[in-house]
Amino acid sequence: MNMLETDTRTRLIKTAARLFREKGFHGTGIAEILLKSDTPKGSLYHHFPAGKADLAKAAASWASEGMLEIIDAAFEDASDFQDGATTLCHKLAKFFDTAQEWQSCPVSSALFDGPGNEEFRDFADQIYTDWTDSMDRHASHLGLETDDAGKAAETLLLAIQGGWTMARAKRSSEVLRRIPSLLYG
Amino acid sequence: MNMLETDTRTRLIKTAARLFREKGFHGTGIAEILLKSDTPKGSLYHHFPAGKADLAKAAASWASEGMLEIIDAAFEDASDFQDGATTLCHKLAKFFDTAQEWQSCPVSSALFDGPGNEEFRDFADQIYTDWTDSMDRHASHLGLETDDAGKAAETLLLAIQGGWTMARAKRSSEVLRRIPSLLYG
Amino acid sequence: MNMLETDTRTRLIKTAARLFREKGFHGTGIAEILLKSDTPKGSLYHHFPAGKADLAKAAASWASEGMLEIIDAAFEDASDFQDGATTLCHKLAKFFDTAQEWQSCPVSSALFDGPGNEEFRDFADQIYTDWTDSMDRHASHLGLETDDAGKAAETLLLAIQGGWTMARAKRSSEVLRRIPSLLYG
Amino acid sequence: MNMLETDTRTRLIKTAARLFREKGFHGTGIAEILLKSDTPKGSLYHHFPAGKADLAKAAASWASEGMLEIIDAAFEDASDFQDGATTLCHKLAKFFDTAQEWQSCPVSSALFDGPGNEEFRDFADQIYTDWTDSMDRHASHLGLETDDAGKAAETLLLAIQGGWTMARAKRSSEVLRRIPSLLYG
DNA sequence: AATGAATGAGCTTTCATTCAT
DNA sequence: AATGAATGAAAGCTCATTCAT
Repeated sequence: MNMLETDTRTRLIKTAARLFREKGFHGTGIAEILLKSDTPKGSLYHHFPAGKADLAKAAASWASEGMLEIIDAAFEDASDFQDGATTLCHKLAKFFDTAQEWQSCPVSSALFDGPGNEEFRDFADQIYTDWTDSMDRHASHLGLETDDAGKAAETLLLAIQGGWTMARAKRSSEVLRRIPSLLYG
Repeated sequence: MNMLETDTRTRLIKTAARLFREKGFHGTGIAEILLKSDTPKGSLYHHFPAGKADLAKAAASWASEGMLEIIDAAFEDASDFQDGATTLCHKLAKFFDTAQEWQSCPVSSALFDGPGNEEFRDFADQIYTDWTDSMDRHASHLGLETDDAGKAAETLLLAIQGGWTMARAKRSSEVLRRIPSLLYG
Repeated sequence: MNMLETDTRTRLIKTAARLFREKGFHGTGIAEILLKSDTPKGSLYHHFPAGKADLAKAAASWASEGMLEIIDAAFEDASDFQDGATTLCHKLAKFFDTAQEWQSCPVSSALFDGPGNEEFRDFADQIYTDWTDSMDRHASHLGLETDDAGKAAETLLLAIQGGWTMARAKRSSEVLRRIPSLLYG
Repeated sequence: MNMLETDTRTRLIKTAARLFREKGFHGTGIAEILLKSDTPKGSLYHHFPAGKADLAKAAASWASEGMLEIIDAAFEDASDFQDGATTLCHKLAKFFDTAQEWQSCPVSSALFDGPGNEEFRDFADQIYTDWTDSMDRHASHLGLETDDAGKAAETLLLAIQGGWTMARAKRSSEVLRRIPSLLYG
């Protein structure tokens, strides 16, 4: 894999991830992805032979890696789970405030396309499980019992997902920042 | 307003609401709405001059009225807020299990269109505020202090929204049923 | 024919004539004519059973009567044909400068629809003949010989038609005002 | 630029120019242009990204080049301006008599769209200026003084434009043939 | 006479993808 | 590996007209 290919591929993924977050899978056209990533029309199918579906999964995977890094960074120096969760929510809020970034869940926006697409749902499910597992591990490391750790992780992800939805409607990251006080206050 | 008009209009709204919930605003084509509601092509623009956007708002409004009724029904005979919230989550889970019904938030699926559509966001925001206000009122009636009532309502809605997203990925209503134990357990 | 009917009919004709002048027969939709004349949707076919085609012919006829009056007024007090022609061109230029009025030939804009519509062409031809005949009569009254009168009338109409086309492109009535100096200077 | 591209593009332009001349911009549907040029539906927007408007401008430009050639051919061997003008009018009349060719001004029929489209008007204005300049140059070469040359060119174009309009109504090229005798007789 | 709901053919344009080079 | 031309199905919407009241 040479450097140029990597660049093109990465540019496509990042651009697609951003646009899916903004307008969803069906709301984003391939033409716009190509335009905004400055990629020639015929190149996409070299890197993603199955086309838009492949690209959506790659974009969700790439975004998921970023999310896992953010989770790790948030909990790394945390004194306890609630402290780490608070940091995480504020980090996500900050991303939300950055223009056109993280304004909705990068996974569901790329993968929730039709009711019948089981492959997409499974892919998203696996990613959400990865996120929950990561937060679960951090919870354990920070001293929670196994059962409590699982519950804490699931509750936090639930709130973050709800927060993305509500923040989108209000066009404000406030609700994301309020999550810790709602859950732990 | 004669009976026929109501029928056509209502048929369009209900069909659109269902399809938007299943596949989102952009994932749902007008042709499919017309086909599944057995409405001729030209009729839509008589009842909804601004087309798909008008229809989406009407669908979200109609769904919102249904949600408000479900909320009222859940809290009506509740002994306390947590009891009502538990009933509400189970009702929503049951709707989820019903084929093709309530498989995602009927408001966000219809109204989260593109990033620039402020009108849609405001419309959704107002509906979410109505839901929160309703749950807030029930919380107050059931004995919570003003501040606690507001927080309880906001937390519940956040979890429900997150629950819809997660349930969609897992194609299972389990997460909705688990909300009470996560929040109050 | 009661007063209301006359009003509706006249309103439709005047509005249609204006819109056809601006955007042509095919460029003007019935919906817009009804909207801008504040006429209910179902009324048009009472007054013009054959619909848009009937309305276009009525609009052209009505405009033609106006044109014949303008021609008469221009030549009434003229000292000779060139004097009358000069007045006519300036009158038409003034109409052009009036917002949204006479910015193209009201006959051709309403009646030149497709290549196959012989009825429209004949109708327009008759109107143009009426205009030429009128100018021909004025030329004779003002002292021109029969042959010269006919030529003068035809030349003037040719220049006015060309002037409407050129004035439209330039969005300026200047070319209409320049006709007398071009033809007689 | 390969041969096929040129062919498709050129075929579209020529077909569009012909149809616009016959039925105007709004009277001509894209479907008909594609059908009569034997072009698949999706190809048009590859060559003309802005669609019908782009195609109309290309058609007007192409027709203008043809008109400039006709003008040059008419004046090339002319003994004086009136001689060249006479040849030109007869050439245009002959085109008119050819089935479905030059039956109206190819520029105004393609570009006189709606009242608000300033871009189209400017485009047409520029083309008409090119024509006038060309005839002006020929007039100068054939011995007319600067002022007279400009007037002669403008008058001739005015008459030709009027002639196209009148010939269309009468479905006869006679009026075009009569222009020289009207202007110079 | 007057109304507005109903109608489906038609409009221009965008879609994701394939293919020849 | 990379390109952009080609493709036709489908998109959302407007059209002129008819009809029942």
